[in-house]
Amino acid sequence: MKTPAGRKALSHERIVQSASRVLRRDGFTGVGVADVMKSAGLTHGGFYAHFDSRDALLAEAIEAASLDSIARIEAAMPQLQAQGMSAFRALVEAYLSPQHIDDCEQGCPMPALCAEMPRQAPEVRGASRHILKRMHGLVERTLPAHAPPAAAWAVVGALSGAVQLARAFGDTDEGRAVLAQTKDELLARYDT
Amino acid sequence: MKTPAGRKALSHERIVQSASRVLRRDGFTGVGVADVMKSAGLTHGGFYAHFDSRDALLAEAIEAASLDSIARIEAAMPQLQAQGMSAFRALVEAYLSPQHIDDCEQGCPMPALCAEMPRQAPEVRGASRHILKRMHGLVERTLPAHAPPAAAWAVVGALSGAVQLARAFGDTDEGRAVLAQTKDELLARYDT
DNA sequence: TGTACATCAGTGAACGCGCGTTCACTGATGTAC
DNA sequence: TGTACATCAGTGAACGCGCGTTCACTGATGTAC
Repeated sequence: MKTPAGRKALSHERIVQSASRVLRRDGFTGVGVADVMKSAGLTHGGFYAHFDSRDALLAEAIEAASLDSIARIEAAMPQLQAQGMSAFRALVEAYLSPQHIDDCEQGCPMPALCAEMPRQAPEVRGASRHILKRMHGLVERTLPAHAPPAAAWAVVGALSGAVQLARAFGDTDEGRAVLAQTKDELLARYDT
Repeated sequence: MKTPAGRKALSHERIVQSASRVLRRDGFTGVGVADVMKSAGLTHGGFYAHFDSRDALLAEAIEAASLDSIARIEAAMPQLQAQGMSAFRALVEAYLSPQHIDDCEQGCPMPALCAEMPRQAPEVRGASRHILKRMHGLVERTLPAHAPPAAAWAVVGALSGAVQLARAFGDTDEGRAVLAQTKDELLARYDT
């Protein structure tokens, strides 16, 4: 053994991180074993020393993407709150920001993946549901106290749907309208 | 020529209808030339007498799916309105109904496809945007007069996102919660 | 300390398979005279 | 009306390609004595 976090563990981590980026940009279908290995600086032959199957990689990768994304959002919120926003407004502004629309590789895997989830292997589908539940938890913790406690899933769906629509329209009037209108409506209903 | 709507035109129509069902169930990636031809009762070799490319089929198929879906929703609404619902409530109930979650082959292509749209060829992406605009128009026409006129995109995103989440969770507590909470919140805000 | 051996991570060629696409051909239908 | 020909829709074999997966091998690192 080289180090406690040995050479193999470091490679493994690079593969998973690389896959978690491709996953968020191109969906489950877009993740190819050879491409991911190449962008981790390895050749495809070594893949099965790290994972039982492509699905096993997908399961690890979405878990990594999920943790990464939640951490990024929670890291962005305090800055916005320091400008006087409520926690809920900070969440909405962060999630529906132009950066989050453009930089899907580092964004939330939910809008990128949820349409494909029903078609995935049980292993992958199970891991995928974690991001949905984590986003639900985040919204639930962030919703103002006076908001209906059972509104969290509606907000999660609205956020995910709006990000997808904005990405589908790209940099157009419709794309901007989707973001602006969704922000306005969510804040009008829940942010006092 | 056999008839005005000749044999070839009938085959073409069968191919497009078959593709429009697969498209809504399995996404753009799930549409295979050979499979679609087979389920239209033909062999794959004849495909390119009907379409220039697979993308040309996708463009026609999503247009067909879009028209079919809007027509189905508009056909379902009067029955619900006859039970005393407002037009808006009828739309929400139809879109978030268990049938629409389960029967995705005949459902709205928006939740099935919008995450994949940014990765499609321009031809396909252009045709795909039609369903988004048609849904926006339907919501706009249906929103109560007192609702904010610029709320339609927020509603479209919420509907699409909720359908995806419900399908991702399947027949579970979370799946049911997504539908119930989204209905409740949309109606609470816009249906008086 | 040095040498021999074992282990380990990664390489690169090869596999079977399914895909989108092409093409020479067939058989049925319609047209010309 | 009948025969010969042209057109048309569809067939099925074949193509190149990229995919997930396997495997014999290499070269470096760590261990035993």
